[in-house]
Amino acid sequence: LEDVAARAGVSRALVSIVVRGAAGASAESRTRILTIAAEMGYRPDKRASLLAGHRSQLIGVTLVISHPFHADLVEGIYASAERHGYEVVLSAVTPSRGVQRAVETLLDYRCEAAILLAPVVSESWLSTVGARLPTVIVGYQSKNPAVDVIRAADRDGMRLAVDHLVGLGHRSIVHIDGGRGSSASDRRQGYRQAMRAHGLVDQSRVISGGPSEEAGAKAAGRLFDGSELPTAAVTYNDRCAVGLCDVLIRSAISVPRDLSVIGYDDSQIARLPHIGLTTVSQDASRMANLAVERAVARLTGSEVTEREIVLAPHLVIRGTSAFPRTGSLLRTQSSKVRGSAF
Amino acid sequence: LEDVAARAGVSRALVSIVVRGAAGASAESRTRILTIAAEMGYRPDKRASLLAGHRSQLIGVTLVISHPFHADLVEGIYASAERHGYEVVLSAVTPSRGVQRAVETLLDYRCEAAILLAPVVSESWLSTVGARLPTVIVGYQSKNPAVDVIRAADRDGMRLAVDHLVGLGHRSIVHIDGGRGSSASDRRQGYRQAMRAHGLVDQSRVISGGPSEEAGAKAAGRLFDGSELPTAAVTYNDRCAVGLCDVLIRSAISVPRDLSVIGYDDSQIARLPHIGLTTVSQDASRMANLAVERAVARLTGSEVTEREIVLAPHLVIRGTSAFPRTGSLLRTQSSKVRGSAF
DNA sequence: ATGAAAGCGCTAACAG
DNA sequence: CTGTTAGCGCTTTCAT
Repeated sequence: LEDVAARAGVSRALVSIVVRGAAGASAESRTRILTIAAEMGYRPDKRASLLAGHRSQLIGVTLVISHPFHADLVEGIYASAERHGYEVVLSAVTPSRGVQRAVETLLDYRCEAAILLAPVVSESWLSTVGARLPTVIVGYQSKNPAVDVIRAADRDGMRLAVDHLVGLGHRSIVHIDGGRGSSASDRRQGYRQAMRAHGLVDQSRVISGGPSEEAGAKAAGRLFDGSELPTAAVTYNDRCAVGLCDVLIRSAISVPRDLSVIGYDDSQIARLPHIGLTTVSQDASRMANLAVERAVARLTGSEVTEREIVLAPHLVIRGTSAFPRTGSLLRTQSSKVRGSAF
Repeated sequence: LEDVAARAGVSRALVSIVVRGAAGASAESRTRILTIAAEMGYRPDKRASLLAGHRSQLIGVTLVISHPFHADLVEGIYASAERHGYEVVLSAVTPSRGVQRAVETLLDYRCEAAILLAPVVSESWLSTVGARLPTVIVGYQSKNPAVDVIRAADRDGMRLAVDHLVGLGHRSIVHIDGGRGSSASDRRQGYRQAMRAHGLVDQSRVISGGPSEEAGAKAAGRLFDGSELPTAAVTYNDRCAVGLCDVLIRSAISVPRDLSVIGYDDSQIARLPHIGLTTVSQDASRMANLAVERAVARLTGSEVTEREIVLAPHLVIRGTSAFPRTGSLLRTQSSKVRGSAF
């Protein structure tokens, strides 16, 4: 900065004003200083500007690497944050690095707000975080008044999925659930409600699953516990659906001919042409944008009416849902499952 | 800091020494100050310590979120960096945020070294970066003397895969390649060399693929261009292999009974029980550790003998490779492929 | 072992 | 519009 100022024959303050695009410099000084800075390869020291500025203009984000839905969200967050004049600090949650640790890092950098994509275990801890800085959690539910929530209406999403299947003629529809967690229980409830609404309570069946391909694959095995295979399955998320499909297909059970499968998230994986998963879309980029806007609103003291923004999900119909085959598969036909490798 | 010092009745300097575990404080002062700091909920301001310290102790990492191999690497980098007393700054490469942009962020934070997981396009730009700070690229090859490289021996890895298949009795083995990029061309060469070594040059066939499931799925279609289906395929990476398998299985081509498939990376996805992909392992945690150690070595001025560390890959045999079926599939049998949905 | 003082590179009030 | 003056919260000599 000093060097640039010297070379341009002006004060450091002017250079500072110019490089960060603040008001108070003539257009000519501006271009001249900018040129000089550029040719000197000057880049402001983030640490110093962060420290000196009264505001850090930093939004912290916790995420799980390798989670396709988080990839979409982060992309959207970067874009939206930039539009609002904020920078993004990423903090990964890994098997050996918990959410708590991840958030501490964000705090240490004095992020002004936090957006949590990775699920948070403890509600009480969430209160502590929410009390320290504006916090918005994305994709998960929480009644915690200390944090904002951006999520899709999980119950409605499941209803869309079930309605679609019932509309196609399905009656025997199972749900592979997501285990613990607020969104998992919401989706489970949405499934139950939808089945009830269609008068299919007796057909209602929840199989314990989880958030990964592995969980979906394991759940496939439990599908054969009853005497008859259902004609359709709605799963907790896309990854779970993909795991399920993999096993089914390897077991010579055709999707969607023998069994329709619906995922949840409309993540990158669902969109792959050869997967073509029918799924419930949560519109990641919109959620990302809303999360950033909410964080900014809290920071600028804008009026916020509802703590929680619940988006209406919509169904993306692709290739894994179809009319049920007439007559459901008998258990005996599934005997191939066990022995089959891929 | 000031407050803690006041409360403990000591100077700020002493507190500083204690909280960051530096030498020069009695054990009693240490515990006492630490207790006070803890109960005051004191957390040092990262921005200030970064600025004041002559060293930032920061290692920057560029990565692609949703890339399973990167997830493994980042986990290892966090762990290794911590052991070496460094912190990690993540910078994501997304469709709308190039590597260049990602690295600039790292530079702005005055990271002392950079570890690039995301592939870098321009060699000349790489030289610029390498000249500015110790840079180590992981998983990709580069003859650029400005950067260090940690990678596995791609040619050897492909040889392992081909050897394994030949050992099982396969002769008609295709390679679904990774397109452009140094590691892709290395693996392609490794495949060709191995085929030649086994006297199978005339069976040698490379199908253009790519790094994603989608690419693998597309490549599956091209598999049927010849009159006969090969008995085995070695792919550019695990994601490509999974995409290929998906299509094959949906086309009633059993893996590995009709066709053996071998992936590359041993990423999380390959390890999923229902996938059980035979694959070439690059040992992510070891690569991560070596990358950090190399960065630290450069920073501490340790002697570095070889710019490039090439690890010996090893084969992880799971369920997608087996003996070839006697007599290969004829083209006619593949007619189901086109029409089949999932 | 502890305290005092001088910055790290920048921003943000102000006065000119 | 420009330059001057203080800090931001911490680290790091250097005395004590």
